[in-house]
Amino acid sequence: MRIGELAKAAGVSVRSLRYYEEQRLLTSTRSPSGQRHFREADIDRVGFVQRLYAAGLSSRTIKELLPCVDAPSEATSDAAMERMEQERERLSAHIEELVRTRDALDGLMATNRAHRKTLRRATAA
Amino acid sequence: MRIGELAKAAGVSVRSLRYYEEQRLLTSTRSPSGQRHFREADIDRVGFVQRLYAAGLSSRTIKELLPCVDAPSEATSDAAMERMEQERERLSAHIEELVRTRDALDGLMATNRAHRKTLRRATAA
DNA sequence: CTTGCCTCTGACATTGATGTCAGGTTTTAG
DNA sequence: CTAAAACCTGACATCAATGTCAGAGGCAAG
Repeated sequence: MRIGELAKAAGVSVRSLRYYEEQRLLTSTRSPSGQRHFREADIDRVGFVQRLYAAGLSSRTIKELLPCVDAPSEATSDAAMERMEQERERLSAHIEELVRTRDALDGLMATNRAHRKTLRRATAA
Repeated sequence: MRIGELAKAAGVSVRSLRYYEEQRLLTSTRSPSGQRHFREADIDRVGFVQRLYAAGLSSRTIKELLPCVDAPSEATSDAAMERMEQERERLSAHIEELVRTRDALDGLMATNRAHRKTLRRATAA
């Protein structure tokens, strides 16, 4: 499949795909004229990459983890395993913080709702 | 308290504090010579701002919400309330996505661990 | 062949929070 | 009084993923 097709299938811009390739997060074969060709499996790969991006991982980190996705049949280096554990930790911490922030927001909303109710009552009176 | 003191207390750079003020997320009184003076309460405020930043809110959005923090006693505009609900939704969606990503990472780690075990057994044999 | 769409490379722009540097004033400590 | 440390403004730099534009070539259909 050509780049435009992959872009549409994965819901990503063509520009981003070229960038991913540049960052070695994605590979393609080239037609004689130089056009990129991708495999079906690349749709999922792009999705995974996007997800990791959304989780705040950098290209550099993602690149370190991708070998584990591509070749889980080979021995995964200790370094990569450690990296994954580490990112998992980071992720958990981040999630926890977001939850706390959401709670804070909830508290804020409750307070404001209460005040609004008070005001309404005062106005009605 | 002066800016350096607040920076240390809140665990933020002096540069950031000046930026927050510029973005109107923080206010200060000025000494005759022009130095900023902050209140104790600003430590918490900076913490809150930082938390919202970490949650992916922009300065612009944070600015919209801060009035609700400062003056919960006044009527909070419908717009601000809606804004909060909206950000809460965004936050929840983000959290969910992160959890799914973490699950994916867990799956990846399990797969790789399994393969490593297999390899170890093969090596031992 | 031509028209239109897709692709190529390469380069520059953007965004947002923050770092950093320069040159100058204020405050504090000795 | 003096030196060090903290502060001021203003400006430019940075990072990372993406957008965007320009100029050129590729490919399918009429």
